[in-house]
Amino acid sequence: MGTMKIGYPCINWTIGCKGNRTFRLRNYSESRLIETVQNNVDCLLEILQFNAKHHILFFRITSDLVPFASHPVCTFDWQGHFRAQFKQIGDFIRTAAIRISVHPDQFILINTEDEEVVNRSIKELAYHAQILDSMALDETAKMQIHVGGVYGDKERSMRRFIARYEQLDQAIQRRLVIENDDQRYTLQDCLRVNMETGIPVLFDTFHHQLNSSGEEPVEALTLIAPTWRHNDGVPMVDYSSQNRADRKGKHAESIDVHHFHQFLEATKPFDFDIMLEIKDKEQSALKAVEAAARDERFVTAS
DNA sequence: AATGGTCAAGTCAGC
DNA sequence: GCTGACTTGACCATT
Repeated sequence: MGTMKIGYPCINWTIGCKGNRTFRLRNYSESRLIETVQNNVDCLLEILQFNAKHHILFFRITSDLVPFASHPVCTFDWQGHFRAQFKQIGDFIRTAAIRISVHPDQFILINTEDEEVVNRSIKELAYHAQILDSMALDETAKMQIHVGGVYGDKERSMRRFIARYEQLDQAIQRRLVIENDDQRYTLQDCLRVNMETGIPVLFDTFHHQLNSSGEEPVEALTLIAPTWRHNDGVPMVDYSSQNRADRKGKHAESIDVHHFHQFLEATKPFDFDIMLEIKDKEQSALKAVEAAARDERFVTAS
């Protein structure tokens, strides 16, 4: 049996509940927050139980789990209040051997020249780390971000990323990984940041097609695999394909099983965990798990 | 009950 | 300088 796992991000359409409920800032109240977070953690556990049952062992937890957690309006001790619930979810994750990631939003930029944006971004990263810490997850649970903006000078902007990364709190640093994006920072750019910082590089196959430094998937895996140290776990890969009916860059509605098979064949012999960034979420994950059943690299291989 | 404008946060291209 | 795309659903005020 192998170690590879398949997953999907944040939302499950099959089961009834939604674990990413939020509300408007102007409606903020402590009771509203408690009510929403309670719903979200309850539902998160339900989703994880569904996933484990169906051998979907990789999952991205929504950034909306605790709405406004990093905003000044929120002074509530949500970590203390929900300690037992977070621990329970963490126990389940470990028992079921599920891999977890989070993906803070596009607003999270540590390489911007605006110090206020940097400060807000660091608070948001700290919040994501607190979620994973509250679940007592090990260092294989990662927070993925992009390198950030270019600001008219990519070289200087990369240097700014590196300098700011070095100063981050250890609680953030140990979980942070960078992902090639579809417009600005390519795989090679990310690898250069890795050389200077040691930060692992998460490979996004679809972004790589749109904003490429030219490598075939297996070459890309060859390059990123060593950036993941033993404690980081196997590399994470974001997988998607183009939505045929829609504009360039739009994620597919549903997995193209044939394309997925080819991808699996083309990436041997590397081990990594695959996040399916596909609109129909768990439906595609179920198909992918089935498609991987004959690949000995997977946990679920028969 | 149905509808549709709007939502914490940033960047960048195109006017 | 300003607007809209990015990407997306769902919140919630209004009807």
